[in-house]
Amino acid sequence: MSLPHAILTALLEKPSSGLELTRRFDKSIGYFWSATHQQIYRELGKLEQAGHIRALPAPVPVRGQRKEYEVLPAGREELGTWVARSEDPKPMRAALLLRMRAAAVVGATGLRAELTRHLALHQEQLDEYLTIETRDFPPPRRHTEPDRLRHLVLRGGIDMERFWVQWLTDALTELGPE
Amino acid sequence: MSLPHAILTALLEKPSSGLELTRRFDKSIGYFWSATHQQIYRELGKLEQAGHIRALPAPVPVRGQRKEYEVLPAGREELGTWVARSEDPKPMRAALLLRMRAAAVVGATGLRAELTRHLALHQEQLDEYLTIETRDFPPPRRHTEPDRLRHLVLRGGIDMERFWVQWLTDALTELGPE
DNA sequence: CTATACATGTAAAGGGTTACATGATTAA
DNA sequence: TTAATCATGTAACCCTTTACATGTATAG
Repeated sequence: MSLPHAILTALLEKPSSGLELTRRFDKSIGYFWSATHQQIYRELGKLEQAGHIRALPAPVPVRGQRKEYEVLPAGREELGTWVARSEDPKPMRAALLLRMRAAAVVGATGLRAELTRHLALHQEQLDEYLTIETRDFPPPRRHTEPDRLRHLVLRGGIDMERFWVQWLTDALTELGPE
Repeated sequence: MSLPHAILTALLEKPSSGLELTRRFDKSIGYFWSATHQQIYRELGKLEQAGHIRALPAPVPVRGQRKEYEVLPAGREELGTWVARSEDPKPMRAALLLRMRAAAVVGATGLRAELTRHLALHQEQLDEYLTIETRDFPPPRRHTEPDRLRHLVLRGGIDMERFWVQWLTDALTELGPE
């Protein structure tokens, strides 16, 4: 039940339309939660029905017309409750590790190529996050708590990508050139 | 579509019943793919129908009676094909990071406690993996490829937990004592 | 004989993914 | 005026999660 709260957070940061939200999920929110536009539209509908958000008044609501949402007090309260909630970490799901374990049983055909490909993808993602860090959190750090929290979240994404880059590099070294 | 292949791998390592598989998923397979017994029974049914596995002949098949499965040649072939397949890494889903980002907006009530709790859980998991490593991959390493692959998979789990322990420790330091 | 653990399963609800449908706006 | 792009939405399918149902074997 995290998607609605991801949306509430995003809307509190800045009122947006469904498509704008989708784009922000592809970018900044994407490094810890992803969603497609279909999910987002469905969830926006539910949140509106629940009275947690509302569409900004439009002259005539028409399909295909941009619709901007903002969070209502009830929505902010709901988010506050959710933040204080306790939830166990879910085990990770890494198909690549599964493939590697299967490869130990049926043979590692093509595995090195796949590892190399993933290494490049994670390196690329890491570089992107580092660019964001340089841009949004330059050295003379502000010390407000919200800023520190946002920076910590980004560092989570960064360190996660570093983990993959490191592990994939080690794996390729250990497995050697075919 | 990874669960059936996780099951095929597990069954190739050792023919098992549904409940045994569930236990193995809770343990060794769990550090990169998890599944409940309901999922596993359903998937065993599908795999049997597809002709990828078969139940070992039982005198009289009765509900509540243990049923052991083994992989058929078609199943092994399917797994081989899947291993060679290419698949992009999925973005991570970490509700805790989402909570932290929400906390930057609505306030970090109770966040430190939750971080501390997660730190303990991840530290525990890390210790467990390290115990497994000591037991299953002792220093004089064998050099067969399957062994190296299995060890790499375990190290993936280990390094992932190390990432969390490190990040949570940093976060708690940075946020300070309330 | 009763409680407990073992073992297999069914049902329903929710979330995520993919494919498709449709209208509005803008640039060539 | 046509094509591309922006924008919102529906539908179907699959996977995961949670709750429940049922039967077998065993220990006290």
